[in-house]
Amino acid sequence: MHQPHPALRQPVTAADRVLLEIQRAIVEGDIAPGSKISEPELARRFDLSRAPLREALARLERCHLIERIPNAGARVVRLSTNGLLALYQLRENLEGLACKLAAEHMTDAEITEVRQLLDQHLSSQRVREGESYYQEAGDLDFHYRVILGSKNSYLINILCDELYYLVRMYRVQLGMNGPRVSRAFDEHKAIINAIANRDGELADLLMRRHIAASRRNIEQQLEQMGT
Amino acid sequence: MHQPHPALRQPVTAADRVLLEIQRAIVEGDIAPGSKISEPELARRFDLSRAPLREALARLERCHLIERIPNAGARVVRLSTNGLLALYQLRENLEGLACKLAAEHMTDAEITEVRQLLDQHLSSQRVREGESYYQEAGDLDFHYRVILGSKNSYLINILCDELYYLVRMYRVQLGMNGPRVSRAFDEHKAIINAIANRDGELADLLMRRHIAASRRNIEQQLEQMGT
DNA sequence: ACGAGATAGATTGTCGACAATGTACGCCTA
DNA sequence: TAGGCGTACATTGTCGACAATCTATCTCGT
Repeated sequence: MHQPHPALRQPVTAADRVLLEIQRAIVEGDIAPGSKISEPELARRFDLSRAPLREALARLERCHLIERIPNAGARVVRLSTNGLLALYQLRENLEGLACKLAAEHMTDAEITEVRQLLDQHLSSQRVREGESYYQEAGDLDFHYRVILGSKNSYLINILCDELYYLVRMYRVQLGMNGPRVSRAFDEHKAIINAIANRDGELADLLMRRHIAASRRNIEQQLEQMGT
Repeated sequence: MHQPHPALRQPVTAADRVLLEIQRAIVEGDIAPGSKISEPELARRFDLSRAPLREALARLERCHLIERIPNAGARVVRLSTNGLLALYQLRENLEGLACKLAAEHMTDAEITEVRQLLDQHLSSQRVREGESYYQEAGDLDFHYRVILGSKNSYLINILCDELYYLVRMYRVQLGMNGPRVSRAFDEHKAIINAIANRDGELADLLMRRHIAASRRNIEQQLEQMGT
């Protein structure tokens, strides 16, 4: 098997473990958006001291899941249309670049692996129609692979470590719905084809459109929720 | 006056202060690239406990100035041709995007301010020809303004807080040299003109070329040093 | 009654010491 | 002599307590 991405090595320290737990809790909405983070409370809840907890909070700030103000504490980030727009503007650009670089740097073996992954997703999708959670994970896996294929460590770090938890947060909390799911597969297929053909320009374009479509999808959900 | 950028608020905490000192020391090469970071030693040197120091180290890792391995310590990043290439690939793209967004979002007042800044740079450049340090600062100031003009907080954060210390490190340690300096002014002028005309596409293109030229310049220096 | 200032409580920032882990040296064996 | 093993040392991770700062409430004056 492969590891989702380099930074997600298995947690060796207490700070690592609590980070993963809080990340999950925020992304899935267990800790409400906008709510205040209390260090003493969390320390009790996870049964550790404030030192590793603060380490975890520093990393949570790094991936934009919380916002800290010196001497005043931290709050869980709040989802907003503007935030979504800013995030996806960046994502379109960065993942477009990742595609372009992947077309240059991915090995044939890596491309084959991604294709097998897509086939696997397709079959599992047919089995459980509509179960969007697995689709969610599968989609992210595809994007991860392409990003890693860029072989640009800074780009990988920004997308996988700093931006993707937020992306997941929007997707999980607003709920990805059905009709878009089947299209996504075709779009993934087209992207990996372009990469396989070493057509970076096309791969870039297709990825931008793919993400733009995803953004419109989430935007709708957000508006629907607002009304 | 204005503040260089939002994240560079005045340091309120001990961790903030020591962060700035170590950042400067690494960027300017006072702490040698590749050297090991010893927490106890730095704690003594800056006369504080390890708690705020570790906070600072976490932020240094965030801006890629050091690399940490759990239970094994941190090392100062090493400059390399590959690293430079990866960094500037990203920078071209991101600052290009920043220009495009700045063309949409900058107010006329902000554009006027940047133009005044450029005139100021031009006159001060004529006075002290060849003093690359001030040019260095001036160039960064121009880029900061444009990046802030994008009004995209994620983009601003990535460029100003996470990537620019590394950019400065390459520029300072490899030394920006003369002939390029005068051209940079013209290129800056062209970029702000495109932004003023609300021509995002052109501004994007010009910025990419501007940064590509800067990259080639530094690349030369690196090769020259390697031989 | 309303706003400014003071005070009490809680929270964050910092400290020094201990525990867990990694590193390096010397020793023993083949 | 070369290589693996074990021990001693140094470094990092974690803990509980103290100091500095902020927030909310209460009081007082106009």
